[in-house]
Amino acid sequence: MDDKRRIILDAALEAFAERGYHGTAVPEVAEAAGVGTGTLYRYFENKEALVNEVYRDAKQRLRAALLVGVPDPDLYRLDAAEMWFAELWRRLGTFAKTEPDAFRFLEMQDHVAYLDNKSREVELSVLAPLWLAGKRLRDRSDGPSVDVIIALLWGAFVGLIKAQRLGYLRLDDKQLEQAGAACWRLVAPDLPRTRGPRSKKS
Amino acid sequence: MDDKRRIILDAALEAFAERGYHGTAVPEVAEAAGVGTGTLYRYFENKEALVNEVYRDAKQRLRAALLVGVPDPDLYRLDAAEMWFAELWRRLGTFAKTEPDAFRFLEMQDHVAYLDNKSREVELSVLAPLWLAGKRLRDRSDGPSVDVIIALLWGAFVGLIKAQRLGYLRLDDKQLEQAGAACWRLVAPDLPRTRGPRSKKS
DNA sequence: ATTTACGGAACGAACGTTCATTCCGTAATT
DNA sequence: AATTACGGAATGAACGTTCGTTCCGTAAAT
Repeated sequence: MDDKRRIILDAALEAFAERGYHGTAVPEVAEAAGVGTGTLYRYFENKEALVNEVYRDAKQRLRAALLVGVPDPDLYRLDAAEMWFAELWRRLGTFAKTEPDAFRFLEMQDHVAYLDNKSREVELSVLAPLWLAGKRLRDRSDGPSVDVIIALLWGAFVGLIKAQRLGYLRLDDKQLEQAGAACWRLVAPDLPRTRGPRSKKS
Repeated sequence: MDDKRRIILDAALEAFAERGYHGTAVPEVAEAAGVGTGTLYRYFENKEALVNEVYRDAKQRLRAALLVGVPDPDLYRLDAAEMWFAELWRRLGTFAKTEPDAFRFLEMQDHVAYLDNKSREVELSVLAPLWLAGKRLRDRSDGPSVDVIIALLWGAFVGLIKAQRLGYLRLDDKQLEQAGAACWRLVAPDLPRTRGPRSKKS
């Protein structure tokens, strides 16, 4: 049984998402996974290694959910870019809905303190493609830089899901889509409009 | 000396903001405050009471920074509403800059588990005025509901500050203002205009 | 004016508990 | 028969909290 590792990872994700890293006891995780405490330590060197693997596992699933099979947006067509964004937004919504623990864990905690370099690499592997795509879309526009736009959009989505989890609002698919459309306005007005290739940045 | 209470609250805020509730040991807080551990327990019944007071204290400072002296936005003038929003955004920025620990603590943690009812009331006392103002501005518009808009805007700002703290971007005043302007676009297109029916996106 | 008595504020060692981790007897696998 | 996997009691460190004591400003007594 090597899926014991998987079971422990899942149980740990749920516990960490609910109570945070420091708020979760290792024997708790073991019990939730239905294994002995000692067994857990056969699969993970220590608590920190466990949380790092949980983090990478969740982050990689997020990356897959977001990016697998998504083409690069067309640089010169605003409506294509909008559809690209809508697709990402929809995928985010699906991920948050189908893997609420993973989403909550990834976004609600302050991981920096215990993440190792390997985990940070995985973090960047999600961000980099988005950043590049955004760069291609917005590089020559006025207004906030790509970094700022990404931070705003990402934060907006996180805020939306968090508000739902805390009971401040309820979200159906339509409202989620409307929210995405509203967020697109945050990007769009600065984009170079559709009229074919442009000369290079001066 | 009753400012000893104040000193402990400040030290606790810093520690909680940095390492979280469960990641912070009470004697640590006492030492940072320059008092004996036992002394801390003269001012706060236990760790949970301490974190609740820290939370309320920080939240009330946020409320003051945001709302004191801010008039209600003019319901029928789009540019007035925009200036009202810009003012709030600027105040948020000032708060995040001058009280980074308070902002971080309030937004980065998942408090629900240990907050008592009194703290939740304070939480609402910040949200309610914003919600009401937003309601007055947007009630008759299409697009996302007020709750959704507030969640998006709040999340966007939090995301921006978090990205800065994590080193993904650097923010000067100008970029912060641009970000605010971009976020305003998230609200504005749905607002009922000064004259005639609402604008609609097709 | 000096000394003594008092009381609350402050301290930090000590307590019981809980945590992360290890150890070892047993069960499963080869 | 030998090896590997497993569970959960055992261990020591760290935690939240308590408690006996000290400290110190003020008031009473001399």
